[in-house]
Amino acid sequence: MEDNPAVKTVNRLVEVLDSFSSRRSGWSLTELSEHLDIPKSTLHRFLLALEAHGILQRDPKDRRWRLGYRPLLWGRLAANHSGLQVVARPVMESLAAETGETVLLTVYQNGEVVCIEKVDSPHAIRLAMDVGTRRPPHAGASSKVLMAYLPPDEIEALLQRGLPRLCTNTITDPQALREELARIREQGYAFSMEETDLGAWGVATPIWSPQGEVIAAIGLAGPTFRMSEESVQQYVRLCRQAAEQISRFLIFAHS
Amino acid sequence: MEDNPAVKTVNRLVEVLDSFSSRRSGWSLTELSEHLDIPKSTLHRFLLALEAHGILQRDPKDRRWRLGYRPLLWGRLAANHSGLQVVARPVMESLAAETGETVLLTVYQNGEVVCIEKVDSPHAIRLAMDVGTRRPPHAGASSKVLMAYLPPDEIEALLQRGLPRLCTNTITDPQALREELARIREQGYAFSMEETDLGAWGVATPIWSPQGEVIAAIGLAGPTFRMSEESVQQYVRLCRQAAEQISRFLIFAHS
DNA sequence: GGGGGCGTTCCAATTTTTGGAATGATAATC
DNA sequence: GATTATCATTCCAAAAATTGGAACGCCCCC
Repeated sequence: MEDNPAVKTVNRLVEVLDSFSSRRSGWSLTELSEHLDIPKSTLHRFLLALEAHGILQRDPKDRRWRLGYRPLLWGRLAANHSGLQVVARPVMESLAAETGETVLLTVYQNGEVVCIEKVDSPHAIRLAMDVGTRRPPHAGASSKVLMAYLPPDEIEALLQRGLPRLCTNTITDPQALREELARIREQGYAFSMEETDLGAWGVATPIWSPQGEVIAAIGLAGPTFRMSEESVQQYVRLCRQAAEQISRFLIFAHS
Repeated sequence: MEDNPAVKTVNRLVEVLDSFSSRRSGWSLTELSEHLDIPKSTLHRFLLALEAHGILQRDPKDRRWRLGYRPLLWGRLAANHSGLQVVARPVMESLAAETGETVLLTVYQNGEVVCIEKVDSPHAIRLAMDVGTRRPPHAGASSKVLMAYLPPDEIEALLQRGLPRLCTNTITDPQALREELARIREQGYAFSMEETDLGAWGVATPIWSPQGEVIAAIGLAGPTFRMSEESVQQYVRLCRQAAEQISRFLIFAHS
């Protein structure tokens, strides 16, 4: 997947840890071996190494592998160090309260867009996206915003890679997407309607670092039946305010 | 440190991530290279690999390495999956409220005792221990409790390894510690007074899994001037209640 | 404009990881 | 209680990955 100076073991570690999700908290050796297509002996050795460091642990009850205590420590540290999440959370909460829609915080990572924080809409019918979910960078408001502010050559590389259709309105033509990204940079926000999921819309604005780089996007998304022309404009305004507020906090956060 | 089928890259990963702490959130390549005594070229390649997965990131401002977003995701998942922390937190909070002293949740891991959760005493003068702190298993109430319930051969191995003196009352004689551990198993709790830090005392009780294994310890600790014979007995009772409550919750937690 | 610090790249030597096959352990079935 | 599956664990020669010294490039400061 990478042309980087990949260290295979790190890739493997990520594969293993990423096998755990909110829907899947335990794996037996055999299951995981099949899931990742790694021979059991190899995987077994590897899992023991992870266990020795508390990265994984075996549930004494069913002898399945679970996440250990160490990811907890790392996560807590990371949360303390990255001002972003900490700062963003309260802002996201009030944005969700004001709008009644789901609020998403996303970052661009290596050809993908990852959701790193969310606050759910109180409505039963809402956009539900788990923290950790990855999306291609060309579809959806948050994705497009993040893509729009990448370095030009990286944008071109992504365009070269192809633009698979995910939903009815996914932009699949490179030139159309180039123009859309230019429009986003000009307007300072992105809008999407059924680009990734049927019946869903979204808006998103960039979050700027104190150094003037786009480091994340804050997005608002929901079902189309709760959307109207006016509410979109309103939502864009609120989203932009939230993004600005977060950016401003970041200036104070670090040193 | 291990006789396990160690995978070197995993050891290295843990070394690198453990270099980050609440007191140290950023490292330059050179600093980290010296800190860990790894050649720069090797470390550089490795850090790039971690960056490619979002495990680390470079702060655009000072170009130092920081923890990335991915540990956050892992930490969040681990928190959801391990009933322990989630269940223990409210119990710990009320224990801290009742006693006014710092409450610690610890686990045994590979020859060390690690603090995985804490609730601070409201007093200005209090025992302050960061989550993630490691301690040797022979000194301090929580440590002794966890050691007491290890398999006999593991206890012996730890005794063989030596019992360095950490403070005035550290038990450094193997036979004395054997007897102390037996007493702890009999009484069901551990007490310590200036075994790890001057002016500090602690009590701790084991937390049992539904499978009848000791999986963690809950401890209470503070400055000696706020301690008395009676309060200790009281604290032991409260600690034990808290541990039992947590154990009981655990039965319900998993499936 | 040259010295020093820091980050990055390269590649042959070296070390680690690999994984098929054999062996234990445990649960399920007859 | 013997027999058969299923899953976990160990072993070691072959294969693949990592290593790290050395050289290069960049930027800042004197």
